[in-house]
Amino acid sequence: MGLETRRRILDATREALAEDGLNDLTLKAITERADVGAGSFYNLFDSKEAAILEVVREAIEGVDPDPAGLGKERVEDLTEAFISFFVDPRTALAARIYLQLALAGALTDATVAARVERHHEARVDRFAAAFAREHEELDAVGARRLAERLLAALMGACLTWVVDQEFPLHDHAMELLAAIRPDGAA
Amino acid sequence: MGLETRRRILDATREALAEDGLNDLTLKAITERADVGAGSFYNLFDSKEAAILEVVREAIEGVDPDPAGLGKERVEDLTEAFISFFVDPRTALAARIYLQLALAGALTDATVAARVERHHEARVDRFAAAFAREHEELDAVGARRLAERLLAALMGACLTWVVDQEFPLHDHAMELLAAIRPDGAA
DNA sequence: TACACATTGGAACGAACACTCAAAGTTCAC
DNA sequence: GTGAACTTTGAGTGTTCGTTCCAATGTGTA
Repeated sequence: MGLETRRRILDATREALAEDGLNDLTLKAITERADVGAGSFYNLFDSKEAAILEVVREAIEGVDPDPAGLGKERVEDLTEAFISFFVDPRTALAARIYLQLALAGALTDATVAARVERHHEARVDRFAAAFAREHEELDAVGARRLAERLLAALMGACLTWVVDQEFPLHDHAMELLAAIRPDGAA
Repeated sequence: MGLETRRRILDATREALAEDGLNDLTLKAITERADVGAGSFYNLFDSKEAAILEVVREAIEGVDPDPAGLGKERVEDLTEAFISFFVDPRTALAARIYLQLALAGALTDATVAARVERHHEARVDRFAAAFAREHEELDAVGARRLAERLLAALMGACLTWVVDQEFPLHDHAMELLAAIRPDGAA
């Protein structure tokens, strides 16, 4: 039952991560929660870190607001989706872990770093395409610049919210979007 | 010579922190660099963590772009100063460590958390005052909202830059500022 | 010089923890 | 039913590292 065990371990890792945080997470906490021995763990994962990265990977993977509806999404929808990656309990953890890893410079794992990079690029593309659709006067370069700027700013708003949950994230995000749009202040 | 030793240890901690990062920092790295024994270290500090927090405290303390010129600074100057907190080699480390601690939820140390909070509040006040000065139509509440929005967005831009140093931080920051100003898109 | 006291270095300690391995259990094709 | 392949177990291993202890050394005082 390798697959089921693997699933149990990943779920346990996610839960233990939420409970203990990245730094205090022990293998024991994972294996006890998953009800497996350490050996089983190492039969399925190369290391503790590998399991953590897999959890983050799954969470990032799972964030795709509308995989089928490409080409019809609005910037506003994408903005909502980005915010919810931080706010939604199902992914909030991964968002935080991802930020921690990135800040610690721990994204030395080439495959994960590449995946994160790829995701980020895809996100910028998607925002840029939506901007271009909504503002005919924008050329491709201009739309990309706007997308990058908005994403960076959104990231900051989310980070601010992570640290201080009284920060009115949604309002600020929407007004940020309004300010950054070419037609600017309404 | 407790004072001098203390100074050497704090400097060593800062340097070792820059070299090894928060997670891989060992006491050995600190004491060897400071050229003291472990006993001396524990004679002056309660724990490794205490020394780290003291380093962060000092760095945050040292960031005050223009303490004397209150009331004359422009939003643009403040924006530059904020960016340089992340970019300037003397403070970049503390910026990163602070973010890591905040994300890890490790700001449980009440005095450091309070200090960080206080600094943040002061920063918002200062940005808000500058906004109010430059835009007469803004009331106090509106100026504060703008200040909060700009700071959160700047934080994100800086974070993006920390992770990917090819990000044109300065340009984006300035255009963010332009976009967020009440008179909006020029 | 003599005595009290503070500071120092670094060996030793002990706890934490990721990871290994040999043996026991399980599955399943034939 | 048999055996080969796979899975699981958990005590054991080796290492790392923060912290403590204390003998030796330095400093101030009378």
